[in-house]
Amino acid sequence: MSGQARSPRERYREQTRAEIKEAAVRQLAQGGVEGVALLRIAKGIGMSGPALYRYFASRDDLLAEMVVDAYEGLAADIREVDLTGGGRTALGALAGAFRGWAVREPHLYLLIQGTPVPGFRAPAESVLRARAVLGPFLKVFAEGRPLRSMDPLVAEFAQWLRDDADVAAWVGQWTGLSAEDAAAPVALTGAVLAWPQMHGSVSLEVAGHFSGMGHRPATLLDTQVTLLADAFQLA
Amino acid sequence: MSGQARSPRERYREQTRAEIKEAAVRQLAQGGVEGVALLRIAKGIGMSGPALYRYFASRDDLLAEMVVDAYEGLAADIREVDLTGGGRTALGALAGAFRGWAVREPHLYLLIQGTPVPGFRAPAESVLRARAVLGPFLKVFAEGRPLRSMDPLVAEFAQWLRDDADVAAWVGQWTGLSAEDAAAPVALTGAVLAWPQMHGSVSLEVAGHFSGMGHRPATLLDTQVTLLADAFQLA
DNA sequence: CACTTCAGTTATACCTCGTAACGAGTGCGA
DNA sequence: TCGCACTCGTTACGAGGTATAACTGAAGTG
Repeated sequence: MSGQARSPRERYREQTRAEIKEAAVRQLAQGGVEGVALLRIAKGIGMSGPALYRYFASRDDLLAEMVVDAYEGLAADIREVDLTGGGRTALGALAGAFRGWAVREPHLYLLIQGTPVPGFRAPAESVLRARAVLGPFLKVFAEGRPLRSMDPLVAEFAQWLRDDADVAAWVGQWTGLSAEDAAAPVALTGAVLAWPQMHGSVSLEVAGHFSGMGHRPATLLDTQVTLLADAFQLA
Repeated sequence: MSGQARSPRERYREQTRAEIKEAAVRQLAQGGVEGVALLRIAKGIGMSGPALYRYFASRDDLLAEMVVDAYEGLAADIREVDLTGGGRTALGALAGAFRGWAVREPHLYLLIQGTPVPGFRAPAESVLRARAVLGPFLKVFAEGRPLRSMDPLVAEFAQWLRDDADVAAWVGQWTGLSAEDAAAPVALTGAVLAWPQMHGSVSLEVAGHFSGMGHRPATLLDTQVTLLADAFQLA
């Protein structure tokens, strides 16, 4: 995926960077974002503090890369879902993969979808990765026939599709639809709506807000997804 | 609201505590949770560092109290919503109040619903406050007649209602229903389902994940609420 | 009026990020 | 093959954070 190592130095550098990120993820898992400390990481690897600054400009830099990696991991899981058959079955499978990844890597999910760091930054790369996650949803919702109550939202997204060529290209890439196609805004609406729908229950579950409540989080997510499928009359 | 100040010392103490929390909220607003530093707060008030430890056992302690206060503020806004008429109108008003508070105090919303701090704690008091927020939703959904697709979730909440007397009491307090009443689990399901439904779009909006997207967050929330109202066939 | 209690101070220990200045090894071109 | 440059990693340091300890002064209490 990344460019092949040109020099042995490059190779070593890349390997060390990976090792650092690995240790950072491990620390993230126990201690949250606040627990990710360069000094601790260095000690774990066997290096002394400031050495890490040869590999990452700052702690925020490291975290930013971890965000991108996490998005990539989630997108990879989503990408592997089998969409043949389409309809609500495919949607359920996508949502299940989404939640599955989040439950398996709760700290990573909180890192990318949780509270933004202090002076929150929106690295363009993250937006691209987020779109990679939602892409497969576009495919599913392209076949949707939304209820009347969806009209206002569909209208807004149709407008966006007209104004933003990047988004139009993104939708086209996953559905083959052009921006003028009537199904394009429908696909976009469905995919974007699926996001808060899933995030709602998954983030509360992962953050532990459901602890002590007498329901299975998976049932809750399934129910939310069903609402969505109904609204788009998916097969 | 709090007990009357017995001695002038008590009065002064209470006042100082409030002043500290005020400054903390101000710092939270600009700089996020990480920006809340006792030293900075002390400097702002005109005290010197360790003095604050007379009023709060630790930084986490201060944050915990801020969480409780924030829940109380949100609950107060929700409590003021006019529910006469009921049905989807009332539900929409509740959701609007929920989002209104979050948008007005984004840092506070992220504080209470965002990523839990390092070794996340679940103070019992927070649970009570969260229930105060969802209480009015119970009232609205008590009139609901859920679609068949809601059955699995309703069944799980019915079980919870049977197992947990506290929850049964909470539902009873807001609806007048007993745990055996068929409408009780329905009300509970609706209210609890409304939570992730609203949290999904509101948290993404507040965290800035919708920036650059061509839709009005309010429309998105309205759409999600409509899905929910449909599922419970609210009037 | 003496005595206790509490607010607030400075000093200190420890941890974090991040920079600076310095040594040591590697790899590359002449 | 030799030497230079580049990069890696080290220690030293400063700023800023949490939290404790020990001390001072002033308020409230009998």
